[in-house]
Amino acid sequence: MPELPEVEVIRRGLERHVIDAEIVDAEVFTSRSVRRHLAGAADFVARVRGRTLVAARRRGKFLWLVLDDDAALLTHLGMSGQVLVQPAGAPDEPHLRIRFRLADGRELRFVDQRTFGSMAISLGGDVIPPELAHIAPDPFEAAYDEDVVVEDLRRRRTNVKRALLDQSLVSGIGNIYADEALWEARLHYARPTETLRRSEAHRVLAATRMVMAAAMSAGGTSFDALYVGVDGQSGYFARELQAYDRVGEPCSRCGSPIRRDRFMNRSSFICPSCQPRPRRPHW
DNA sequence: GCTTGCGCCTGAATGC
DNA sequence: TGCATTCAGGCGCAAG
Repeated sequence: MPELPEVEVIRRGLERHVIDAEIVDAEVFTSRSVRRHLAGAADFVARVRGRTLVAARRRGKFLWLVLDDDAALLTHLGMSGQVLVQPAGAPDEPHLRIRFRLADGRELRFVDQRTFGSMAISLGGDVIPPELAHIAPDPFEAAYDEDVVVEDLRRRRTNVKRALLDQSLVSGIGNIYADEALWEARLHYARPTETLRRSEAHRVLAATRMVMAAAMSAGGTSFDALYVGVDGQSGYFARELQAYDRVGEPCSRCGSPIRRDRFMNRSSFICPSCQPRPRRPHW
């Protein structure tokens, strides 16, 4: 599942492989994959044809390739999106949604099994695209100010995991790294945000940075073929996960078996000893 | 204005 | 065996 570290690995791959490449043509096979491009698939193709890719940028889980006319190819991978750079003649993937033919014969491909991802042309240029105005800076941006996020977090009337997943508070965190950061910070997912001490809020935010930085250097987290880099290689951070997808395995801090709870209609993996459920009204 | 819940989607895994 | 159901979860939007 692509979260910030996986998207960053892909961004770096694109920076290495397709910057300065020219798009000579494109084909959209699934119109849903360009649903965020309101002018439609034909307009999408017309706007990339003949353009050269000049930069690869990212905020949170959003990725964009800046074009030489100052528009940008804005991409979100959703649950299963992949951006691949393939040599000429490589067979089409089963879920190939968009193909970009590059001048040197290679192809940039958007492959997406579940079609939660999408591409669009943003006219925003080489800054933050206007479509991303509601997305907060991620923990690796210069614009990120942890003190501001801590205060915002403590003003919320919700629980800490929902807040971490809210891209308008801090971006880039999905279910996997939320669980990992909460495990690291020894906080229960249902902890009310208004009861967080400043030190606890800083602790969990620092943990998101630490965990995602480690995941980036491992090439991201791959559970299956649904997440790969631009060259099709899997990341190997899954073996370093402490809580996520480790039901029944001993917590590396205390030995208690990791448990899986249903929370917010999704899985939450916790150590029941290190991350005890908060008791109301005080703890 | 802020918080919460649902629908979108496909394929693997599970249930009967 | 085969068909039906459940599950995975990021995002945008509607409802509360």
